Amino acid sequence: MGRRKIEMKMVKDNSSRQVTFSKRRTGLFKKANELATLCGAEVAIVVFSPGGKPFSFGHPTVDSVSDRFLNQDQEVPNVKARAGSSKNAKVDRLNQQLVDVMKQLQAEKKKAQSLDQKAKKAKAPQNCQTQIDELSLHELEKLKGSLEELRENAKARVCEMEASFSLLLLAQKPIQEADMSVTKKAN
Amino acid sequence: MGRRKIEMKMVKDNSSRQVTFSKRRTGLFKKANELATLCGAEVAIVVFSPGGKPFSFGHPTVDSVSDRFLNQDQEVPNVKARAGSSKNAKVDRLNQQLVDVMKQLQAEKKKAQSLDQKAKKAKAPQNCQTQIDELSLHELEKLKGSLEELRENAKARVCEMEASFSLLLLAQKPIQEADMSVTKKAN
DNA sequence: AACTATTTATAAGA
DNA sequence: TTCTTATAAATAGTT
Repeated sequence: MGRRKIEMKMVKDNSSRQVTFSKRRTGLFKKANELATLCGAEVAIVVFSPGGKPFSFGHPTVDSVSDRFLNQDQEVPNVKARAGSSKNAKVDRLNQQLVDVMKQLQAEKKKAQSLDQKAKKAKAPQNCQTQIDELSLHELEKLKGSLEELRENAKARVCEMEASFSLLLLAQKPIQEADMSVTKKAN
Repeated sequence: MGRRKIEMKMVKDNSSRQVTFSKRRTGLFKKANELATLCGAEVAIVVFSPGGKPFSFGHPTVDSVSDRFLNQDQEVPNVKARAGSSKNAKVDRLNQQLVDVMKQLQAEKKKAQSLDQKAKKAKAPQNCQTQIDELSLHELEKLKGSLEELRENAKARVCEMEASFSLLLLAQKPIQEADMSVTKKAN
């Protein structure tokens, strides 16, 4: 899809391969997001770049999807296996928190986009000088409003995220303990 | 991408949604395969259709990729010890990531504030109509630039956070994963 | 990081 | 479901 059709073989040039990876990974994640959005499907993707760097996409999260996948039709075979699934209510809580925060981020994303659109509209009235007075002022006002709104949002979000992170960090230590206990149970 | 452009919202009609899912899942897997082939990347995808049916794609294999993802820097002394230590390394990395992200959020905070100040300044030159042309336009340009920059930042941040979250979740998950693998290997 | 010429993906329709 | 076709999107090569 581009200036030329390419062979479906490993790109030799190291630099080009990295560029191709970068572009296509973005495209893949976008497609995945569209699939999830349009169809209400759950999607999880994990990718390792040629350099070995990990990337992931998940809707609602990589975790929830892989969890569902792994536990698909696996109903309490025995106590040990159960130790894993019944495990921590902590993880469940955290998952819920994460999903919530991600929703907020999505909302923020949309707002950022609409702000950008406003900015683009605002740039338009450059041509007709006679209208500049009113138009630019008008746009200026709108922009100011948007910015103030954004500022408020950002503040609120930062606070929420800080809270979430604190909880997460706190929750992580207990998890290690939980892991130990699970290991023990697995014995 | 077809006869008409469609809104990025859940397809209402059940039948259409199923068709869309089918087509797009195929497309997504094809893209994933191309990414793996062209770049030598490892890719794993898990998808649940709106009807709850699971589909997966993996190169070389879903298992191998998710394994690598879950045990990112693991050596394999013995399976049980592995679960705990891999987690420690991950938690450290994740904590670092979280700190980084929080720094970004702080930076964002400052930017939002400065943007707000700019907006206020931009509002000032309402009095002198002769200067409005240039001033307002000038401010408009600056604002637009700021907004675009902000938008990019927001995007990037969202991506990073999503990645962090995914990793975080995975770091928690190995509890289960490791447990599973132990069970399997033990058999 | 942006920009186009092209190739692909795909929404509708059959 | 599978095929066709008009269009929207993705992206290879380039700057």
